[in-house]
Amino acid sequence: MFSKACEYGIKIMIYLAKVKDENRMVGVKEISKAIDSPEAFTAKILQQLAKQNLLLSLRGPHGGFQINKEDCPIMLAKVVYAIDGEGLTSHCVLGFKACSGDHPCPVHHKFVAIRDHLKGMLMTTTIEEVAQQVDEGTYFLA
Amino acid sequence: MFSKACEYGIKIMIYLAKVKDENRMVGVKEISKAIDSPEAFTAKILQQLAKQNLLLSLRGPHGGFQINKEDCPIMLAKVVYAIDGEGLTSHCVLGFKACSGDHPCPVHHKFVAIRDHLKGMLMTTTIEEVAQQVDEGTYFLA
DNA sequence: TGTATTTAGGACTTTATAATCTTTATATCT
DNA sequence: AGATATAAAGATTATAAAGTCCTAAATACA
Repeated sequence: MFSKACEYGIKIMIYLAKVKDENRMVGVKEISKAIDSPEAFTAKILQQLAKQNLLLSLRGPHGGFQINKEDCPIMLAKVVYAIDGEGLTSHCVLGFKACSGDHPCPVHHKFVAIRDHLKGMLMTTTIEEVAQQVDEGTYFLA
Repeated sequence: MFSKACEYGIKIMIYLAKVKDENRMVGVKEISKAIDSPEAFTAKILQQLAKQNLLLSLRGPHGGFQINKEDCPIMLAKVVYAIDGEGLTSHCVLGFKACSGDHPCPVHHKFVAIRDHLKGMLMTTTIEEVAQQVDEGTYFLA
């Protein structure tokens, strides 16, 4: 469903939301340990998220990343789109460029409902909400 | 959502269901033209579908492929699983092997409903039903 | 029985994704 | 200013997916 990069991206955001109140910059090492991901690859994804303003970054000692609070609450959709693009919720599942409600591929109408369901969930679920549940201990992140 | 191979696989099955009543073996060339797919790659996917008994195949002159009628009706799920496996409807979206209802990842419960929705649709939609609509002209296949 | 036709299967190539490594820029602290 | 810590950026490598090509096997038909 999601690319590996996107899976890590979601975990990154959840972890950073979880420690948001500590008001500090969080380093790549800490993040990749917390979510059990390859460090260098994680750094790349962090760059992407920072470039798209989902995260703030700072170099040098005590540098690192943190959630961009001006953007909060951050919807799950924003994270997914930042890394995988909007293809999953907008492109034809059979890959037709010309597929639409007016000019549908054979499975178009079968998938519209599912896509809308998915899209709706991604656009109404916040990273903060999910992170809070991790904090409460009922959900795990690694 | 689906691999390219799976996209072609679904199209293949729909096309073969569409011409099922003609009771003939259909060649790779005809199929790849009908669904606008690369011929050699299409041949590979046809092999896979035949090996899994969704299709019958015959070599030599007048050879080709046809829907295995003993297996009808064929659910969409069967085609998807034959090519992409059951990962999409069974694996954790964040890639956790240990994720389950009892031991959930942070987005587990958010995705269960969508996965069940998708799974339900795949398991109740038949290739024949979809193919018939193409026959009626309201849906396109290439 | 020989030849043409067509799928089967394996080797190969290309492209995209996943992941790493190296160098550079920037910030902090002494 | 100098040393150190850290992210940014680009180059590189590894692995998987997508796609091609070639040879072998099977079938039909003359």
